[in-house]
Amino acid sequence: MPTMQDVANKAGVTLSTVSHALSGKRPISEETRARIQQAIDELGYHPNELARRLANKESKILGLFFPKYKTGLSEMQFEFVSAAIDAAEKEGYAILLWRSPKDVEALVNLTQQGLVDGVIFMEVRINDPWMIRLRESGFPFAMIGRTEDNTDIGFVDLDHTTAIEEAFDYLVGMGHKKIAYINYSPKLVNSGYGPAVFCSEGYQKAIRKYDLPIIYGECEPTTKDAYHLLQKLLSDHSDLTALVTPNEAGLPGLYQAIRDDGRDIPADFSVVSLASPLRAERLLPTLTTMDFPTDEMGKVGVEILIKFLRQKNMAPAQKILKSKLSIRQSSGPPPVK
Amino acid sequence: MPTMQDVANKAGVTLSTVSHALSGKRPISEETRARIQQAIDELGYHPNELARRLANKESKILGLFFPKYKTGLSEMQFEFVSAAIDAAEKEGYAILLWRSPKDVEALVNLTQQGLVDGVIFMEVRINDPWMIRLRESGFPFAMIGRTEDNTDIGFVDLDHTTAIEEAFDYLVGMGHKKIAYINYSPKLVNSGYGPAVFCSEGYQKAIRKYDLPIIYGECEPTTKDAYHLLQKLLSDHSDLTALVTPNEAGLPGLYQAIRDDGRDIPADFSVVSLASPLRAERLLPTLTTMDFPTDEMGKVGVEILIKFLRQKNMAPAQKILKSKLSIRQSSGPPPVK
DNA sequence: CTGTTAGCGCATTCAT
DNA sequence: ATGAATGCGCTAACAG
Repeated sequence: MPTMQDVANKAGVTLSTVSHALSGKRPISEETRARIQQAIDELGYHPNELARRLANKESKILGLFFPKYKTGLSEMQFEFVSAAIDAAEKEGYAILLWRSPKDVEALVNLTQQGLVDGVIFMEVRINDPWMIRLRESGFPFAMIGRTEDNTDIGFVDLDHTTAIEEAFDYLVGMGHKKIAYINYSPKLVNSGYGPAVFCSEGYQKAIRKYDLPIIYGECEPTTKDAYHLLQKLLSDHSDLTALVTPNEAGLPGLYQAIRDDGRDIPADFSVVSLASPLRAERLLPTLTTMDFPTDEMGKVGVEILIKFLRQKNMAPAQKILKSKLSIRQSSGPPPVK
Repeated sequence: MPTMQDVANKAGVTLSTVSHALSGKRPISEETRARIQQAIDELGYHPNELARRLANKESKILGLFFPKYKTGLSEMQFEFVSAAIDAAEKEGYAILLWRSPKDVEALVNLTQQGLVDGVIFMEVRINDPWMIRLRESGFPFAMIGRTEDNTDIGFVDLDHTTAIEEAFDYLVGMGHKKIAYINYSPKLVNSGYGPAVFCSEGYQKAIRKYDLPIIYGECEPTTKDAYHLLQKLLSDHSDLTALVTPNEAGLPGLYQAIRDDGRDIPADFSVVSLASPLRAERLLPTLTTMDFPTDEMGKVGVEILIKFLRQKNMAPAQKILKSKLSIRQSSGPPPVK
């Protein structure tokens, strides 16, 4: 690998001239610039990024903690990551993948290595001591999601509460009276998983607003669990005509339970889920959703972090995105008896 | 951020002593080692990884080109990535995500930056000029998948041919006579997408071996396309009792077409797909698969690359994994007429 | 067992 | 417009 010094020698100039020619940070005569360029071409020179970043005291790398693959939860995170790469690349950053470390101190150590300029978190819980500790350390980071106290922490999240509420608005508006709500798994609900908490609030609001009967269940992100849960709800409430869920992982099971109960979607039963549009199109009938803007969230999360990196004096941005209703084939008015 | 020099000063020793104490590359007396450790603790010192890697002439980072999210193709790649992270981390490497560059030269440039020690590719085509060019450049890389001429290129791939053949072995063994084969999309087939090519070979072998009628279709990785394709095949061949496909993205559509044709899975119709077990469990009825060992492939791909990095004189390893049959609820004997 | 010194490859502040 | 010199933070060969 040729170095900058090699280029300088070949072009008959000094190291610093080459450096400045490359960065454009000071005027270089056309003639020497040409000689330098020629030397670069002939040698096939490429700046060593490790050295450049060391000298710059900036790695231009963002760390991202990649959750273990667990059925259900992860498809959306895949979309986050995908969008995050694009957004980062646009700003000259790359994304480095890490597994979540064992404990908080290991996390802090990772950040102190100087390998990444900032980190991004997904899957944060409403009460997440890790985030508190990291804020305390002063290391720049941003969350896709949010905690209870987000003081001085940049994040992008979805307004889950309103999303669920609007799903009910829609179904009630269509004339549905008995609507089930299928939440995330007990484990997620109890651990304070943000979306589970906020979605539940939306459900509470809706049942109060419309004085709806509580037809509620929590289910694992598996087809089987979803199937059995809805089967039970359907047998307990034969007048059920619709359901709302943020737990998209169970959807195939929910669909199947409805069919096996002899009902047709959407003629006899309507389904509305909080989900990524990509997922919605892959089901049959296509799923009516409160859109989960995964692309936007991944993108904005990275942008918030990078903006903060550029002007550390400013407080990091915090954005709560709205979900919008996308009507597809899985929903319609309730059946007329 | 305290530096190694700060630690040395505080401990009353030289920089090099601290360095060696940390690396353990030469004996240090217990006493000074203790003083150094104390200084480290008091200062909260962490080695700067950028500097360390520059001096070592090794970034300990692996680049991975992350495909744009396209419905269907990507769920498995998500599992590749997940497994790759674990395997890399175990060997002290991290994974850096990049989008595929515009052209081959941009790719070569990226590798010459010294930011990554090697790169991993997914989604390689059977005839991929990029891989040829990269081999030519001498930069270390490995493929998850393979091309036509893999001389001196490390890779891990699946024996797709045998997988499809064995799917037919299984169904024929159960007594099925009319079996449809649903391939990847025309675009993938025609572009020489490895899995499409090798799976087709398996299909050819099977129809010859068992003298089966050709009931064949190519379909986009979408629910709708799969639905319409199978609907047509079912109306053209009312005696169809089973299907084999490597194109798991269309599965929900295939299931639906079968149901809408008034058939039950597996009583009236059997389905076998080449797919990741994770995906298989999420369908209902659970899917009989020729297992796609995504975890193993992601892991082995990284291991092959790292092993090569360690001993560059050896030729890189090349592994073709076998798929194994996992019988689940979607398949059984053909209906008795 | 410890210290001295010279890199790793590039950025940048002084000079001229 | 160009050059010389110093530093980024760490490793490692050489010396004692």
